[in-house]
Amino acid sequence: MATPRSIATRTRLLEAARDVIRAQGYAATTVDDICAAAGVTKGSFFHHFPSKDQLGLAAIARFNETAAAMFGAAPYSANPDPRDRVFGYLGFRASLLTRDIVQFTCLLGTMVQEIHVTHPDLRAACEQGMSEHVAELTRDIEAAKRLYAPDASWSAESVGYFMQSVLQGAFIFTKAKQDPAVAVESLGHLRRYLETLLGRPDNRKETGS
Amino acid sequence: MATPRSIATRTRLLEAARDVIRAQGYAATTVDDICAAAGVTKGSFFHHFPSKDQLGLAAIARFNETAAAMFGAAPYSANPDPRDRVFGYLGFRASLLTRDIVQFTCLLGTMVQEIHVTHPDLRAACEQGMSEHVAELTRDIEAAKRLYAPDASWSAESVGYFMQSVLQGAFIFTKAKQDPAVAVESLGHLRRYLETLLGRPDNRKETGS
DNA sequence: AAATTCATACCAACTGGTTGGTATTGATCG
DNA sequence: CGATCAATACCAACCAGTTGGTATGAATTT
Repeated sequence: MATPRSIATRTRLLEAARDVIRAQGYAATTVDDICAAAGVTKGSFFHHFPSKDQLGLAAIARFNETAAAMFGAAPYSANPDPRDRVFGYLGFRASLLTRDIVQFTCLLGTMVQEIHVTHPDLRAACEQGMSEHVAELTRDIEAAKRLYAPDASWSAESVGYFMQSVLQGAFIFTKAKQDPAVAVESLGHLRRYLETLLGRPDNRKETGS
Repeated sequence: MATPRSIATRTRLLEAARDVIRAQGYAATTVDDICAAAGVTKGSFFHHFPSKDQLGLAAIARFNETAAAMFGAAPYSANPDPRDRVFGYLGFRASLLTRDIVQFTCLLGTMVQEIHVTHPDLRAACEQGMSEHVAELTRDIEAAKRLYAPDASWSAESVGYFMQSVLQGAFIFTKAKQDPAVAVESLGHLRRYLETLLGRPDNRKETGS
């Protein structure tokens, strides 16, 4: 079941799915598209996955894993101060924006818009993946809050979702304008807001504006 | 060419397109789907629109018009103070979140994700519509800035895009979680950030947190 | 170690059903 | 009547998924 060639083919299919779906969306992506991008025949596709939807599910799972590994391995996440990690996360995401548009975009955010009504299982997988990423982020926000804004009324989790909303919205505008400039500025505003919540990491405090 | 019945059919097709596409996405929506939702036959469809893409274009245009009319008619926009209009806009958008999910969602934001690579003309229409809405908003932000934060370094336009990014991202999470709760909280954070930029409308100033 | 077995991995061709779009005929209205 | 509008029937292209069969390679037997 697990020859090296076999898992390589499977991986190629999952990566092709990730890229093609991020560019075209889920419904517009045909199985043949994915096969062509992966350099694999259709028969082979259905040997590895029982259906297009099951491949979608697997692609979501894989995307979550590689994303988690990527953020976990990023230099910022080794920072001892949780607030530094939160702002480091922002900086890291900003640095990704220099890549090709399709490369830094979120597969789950792209998919969930078109499948949330029609594909309940895919929707649930997207929700779970996104919420898990927010939860990861929330841990740092919570720790930073305890240190730098223990009495604030906002919840760490709502801030985590707010950060992700800004990012997802920024992706939409990047696609619409074919230019990440707006996303960069939005991340700047987000950083400024987080500074009003947690204070500035570089030991100087300022008022909001 | 413009009998009352004819324009009624056309309108029904455009509204059906708006609703079905917001629920299923553009690619997954078939011409038959739209015809069924509009209670119109396929022959009639292609009498009114030469192609599915042309209908998409017309649906985008109509969505922009009705949205502009809706916001223009909302009570907040009659407010004399531009800052009140900005916060009034936020309140109005928050009030919309009590509707059915598909009803308050943005057609352009939904479409642009899946068509930005494959349909340049639709993408351009989405970009133009979204940017026009931001421009409308930016006028109020700019006026408010001149009154309440004349020396601030941020640009009104970047704040306008930031606000829309938060909204678009909030829509994504609402669809993923099938619950607007996260969107409501994100609008709360957005309001708090705008208060740090423009000051509070209700004549009391506070620091950020 | 050669031959046989067997399960996995892969492939090209095909199928039933769907899709965007068309051609033609019938209804409606000024 | 003449022109616009709508309905039915239809088509070629395309889609997800199937079929029947071929490599491959590792174990098992002889």
